[in-house]
Amino acid sequence: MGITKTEAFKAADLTLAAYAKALAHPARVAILRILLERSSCICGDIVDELPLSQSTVSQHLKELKEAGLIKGDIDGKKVCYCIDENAWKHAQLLMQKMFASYTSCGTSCC
Amino acid sequence: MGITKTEAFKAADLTLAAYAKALAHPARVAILRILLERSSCICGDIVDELPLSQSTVSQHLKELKEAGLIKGDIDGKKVCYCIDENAWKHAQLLMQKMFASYTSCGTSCC
DNA sequence: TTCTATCATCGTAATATTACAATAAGAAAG
DNA sequence: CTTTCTTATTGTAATATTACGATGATAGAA
Repeated sequence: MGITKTEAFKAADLTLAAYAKALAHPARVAILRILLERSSCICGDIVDELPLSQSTVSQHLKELKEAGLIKGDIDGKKVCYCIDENAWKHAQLLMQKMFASYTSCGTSCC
Repeated sequence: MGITKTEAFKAADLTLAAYAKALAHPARVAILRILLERSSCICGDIVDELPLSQSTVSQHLKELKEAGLIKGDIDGKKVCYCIDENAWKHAQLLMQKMFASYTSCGTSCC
């Protein structure tokens, strides 16, 4: 139905899935890489670096903001974007824990 | 348009986004946790642990398989699922690199 | 005020996702 | 062969996502 049975899953799984969803589009990965590349905030010109229209980029930025991964502070005519440190480290921790919990399959079936 | 401008993005971003997409639903995260919990493969009964119908679970398993994160080997009447070690470690590496490349914002704007 | 630059939002169209019941496909049991 | 058990696939409906042009909103320049 295109609708997810949100209430049926564990909070930790929902949180991780939400972060993953934010990363689930190459444009958003590209935006994050642009923000990661510089140590300071970036004002505007994200649009110039992507092959997408201004409105589409703005929409992706909104999704990243709603996921909490980035912040956008108004600075006069422009908007200053940067990674949200807390959410970023939270997402990193959840991902790390998930991926690190793997141990090689003991059986011979695979 | 619901369609992604695939050709316009870097391969690394596409790969990371594809892995992230596989993790972008709580049911798939839950499935992966079930597989991670045991050191051996698990035959069937994933459906019993989730609040979803058999066909829906099967569809999620298919997506995880297509993303490469899991394998399913036929074992008589049942199917043996387990994490695909190579893809898992590849995804882990890409995620780790991405998250680790963050350094605190130097400026005062955020 | 008026113009311009920058970013957000709205409206819309195309496509994708999520979910389930029903059905199919395959292997083992009887 | 027929039945049963297990998983995959098909069909369908509801909702979500992706993308862009057009329009709004706001701040600074002229």
